[in-house]
Amino acid sequence: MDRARNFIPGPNQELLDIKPIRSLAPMFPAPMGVNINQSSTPPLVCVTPVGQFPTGFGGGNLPAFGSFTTFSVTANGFSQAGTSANGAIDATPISAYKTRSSGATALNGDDEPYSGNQTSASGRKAKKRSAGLSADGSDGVKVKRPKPIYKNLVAGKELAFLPASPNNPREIVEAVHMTFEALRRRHLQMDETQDASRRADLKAGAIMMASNIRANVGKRVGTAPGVEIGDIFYFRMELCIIGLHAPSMGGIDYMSAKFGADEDSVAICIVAAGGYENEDDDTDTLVYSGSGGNSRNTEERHDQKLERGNLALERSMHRKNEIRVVRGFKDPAMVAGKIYIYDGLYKIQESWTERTKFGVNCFKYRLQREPGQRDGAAIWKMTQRWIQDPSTRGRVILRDLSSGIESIPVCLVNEVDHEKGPGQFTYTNQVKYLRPVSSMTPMQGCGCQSVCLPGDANCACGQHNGGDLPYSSSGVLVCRKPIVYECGEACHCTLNCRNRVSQKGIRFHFEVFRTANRGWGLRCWEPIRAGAFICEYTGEVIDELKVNLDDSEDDYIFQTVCPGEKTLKWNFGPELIGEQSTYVSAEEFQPLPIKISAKKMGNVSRFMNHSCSPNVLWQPVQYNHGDDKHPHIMFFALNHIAPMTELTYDYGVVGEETSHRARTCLCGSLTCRGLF
DNA sequence: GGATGATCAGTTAC
DNA sequence: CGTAACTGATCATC
Repeated sequence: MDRARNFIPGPNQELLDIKPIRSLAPMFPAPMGVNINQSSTPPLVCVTPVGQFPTGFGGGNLPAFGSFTTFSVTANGFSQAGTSANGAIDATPISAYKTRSSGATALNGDDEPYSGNQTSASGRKAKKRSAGLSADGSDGVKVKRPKPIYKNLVAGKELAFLPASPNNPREIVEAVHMTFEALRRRHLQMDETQDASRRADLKAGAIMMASNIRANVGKRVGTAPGVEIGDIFYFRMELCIIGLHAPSMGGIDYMSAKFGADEDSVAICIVAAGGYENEDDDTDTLVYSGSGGNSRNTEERHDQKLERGNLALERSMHRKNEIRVVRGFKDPAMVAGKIYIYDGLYKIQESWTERTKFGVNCFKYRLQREPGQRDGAAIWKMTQRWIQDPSTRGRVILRDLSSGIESIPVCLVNEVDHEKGPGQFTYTNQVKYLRPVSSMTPMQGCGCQSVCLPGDANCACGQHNGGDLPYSSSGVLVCRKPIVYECGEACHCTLNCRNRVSQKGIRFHFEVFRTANRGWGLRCWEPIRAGAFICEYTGEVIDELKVNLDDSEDDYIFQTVCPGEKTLKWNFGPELIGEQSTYVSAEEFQPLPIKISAKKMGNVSRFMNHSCSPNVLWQPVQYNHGDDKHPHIMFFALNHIAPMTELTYDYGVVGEETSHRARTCLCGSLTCRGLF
């Protein structure tokens, strides 16, 4: 029920009484920040406007979204134990509050059960940070390209991508995460164009840090609000900016905490990614190796010492505090890639030392997963088994709903009731146009040999897409745009060209499953990266000619109705690095005439339900004809999607015209519009 | 030719 | 301020 319970230690343990650091006047002009309160109380979320802006930002002319009012929200509806409701707090980044005297952390009279007690003297650092955004324009942070990013921050646009009223931690974490990804994809695109160093993760991370666009700033024991078990990540920097695990490389995150009069160093989060010799056979226990012993720069190995993270783990074993665990696995989808899964809270049961094969001593800690938590890494293990051998998937009604039409079988399962399957329809992986494709305007192609390369000024397809190829080398959509032009038959490049993504069809193990209250739904065994292609909306193009009463009976029509903000704001990376906005507001949004019905025929996408907080977006794509009014409708992942998470997209905002067809929304999201 | 290892540049927070 | 650290991309090697 309450978060505070997470902090209640074992029977022998004193109550923790560290005071939160807040209600202090900011020492420095703080950069804009989103800050989930670091204490254990219900998350108080504030967005603080920047004290100073770079020159040139007049008061007028700000975009309509993202006004610069200070607001702070006291979260309602969150249960709270043992603490009185808090007033609004100032959301100046925690780093700005750090003081040299540890006593300063106890200034507050509240009875917070637990919070950070960072006594290290790093006010200096905070100052430096702020300088990055200050009016003098001196960039205190080194991010190489594009050069003066922070000068170009546009006031309104900084806030623009954030939720309109960020009063729930999940929304903030998602927004921060999404922004990081948008930045990372864009930086990767630029890096690939210039054949530069490919650490887009670090570049995106540095910008997020410098602009203080992050969640859960300030360390805390227990859950990180807004981060849910099963959430997946592809880079350590992601864990960093959402406040799940602060060290960018280190495996052990720890902090100093007060226990009555004592002060102790305790571990708060570990990343178990197989860096040391761990055997993780089952998903409820974990043997974690202590840190150190193998220097990165020298060959020499030495015994591990009981200091830093190791000491914190040792103390945590005695304090019996909960420790967040992130498990890292090799991502089969990438050559050299990892996937990180947040697996919830664990406690250390025992520790010992072991002699490694190099003959040095190493600490070992056995952690036990706290009972009663939903599955995290266990789902990953399960679905990986299914992918290797689909016959191990139980509760199957039909092995392949596509009858072999898709290269990967589409499973039909029901674990809820006794429905035997969806109504009759014909499975097709193609769109049936009113006119045959051959009679449509042909698309012009490029003359690239072999494959199209980013940055090639001679590539007609690159030009067609506005200069950059729309996908990164790993096949991920970088940015949402009116139309994406893939290479097609008219092009000289081969099928290996990176600009052929959605035309190659699905690449995931889909599962059509029975939902609790929304009929059939769609989900997937694989984890899906933000920007990855998911599927096309196939069916019959019915167009405006057939707008009639008969439509209201058709639940399977796709139209390019304006989606909600989450979808519209997917692109907001560019703004942060001073590039031109690609944002299209709901007012500016122009629907396309195309209308596809999947009632009689369709593919997996006809089972995708609506959500006001979707994880999938649609994107028009062209490749086999030149009729831009009737493009293919392709779906891409809006954020990283954990295995077995239902795939949903935003069916669009109800307009007057379509209101007679509006339905009550059951998406259950906190930002639900109620109808769709 | 796909897995594996060595190398290197790079970040955060202590 | 130097430095440790369960990174991540690339290139050589088997």
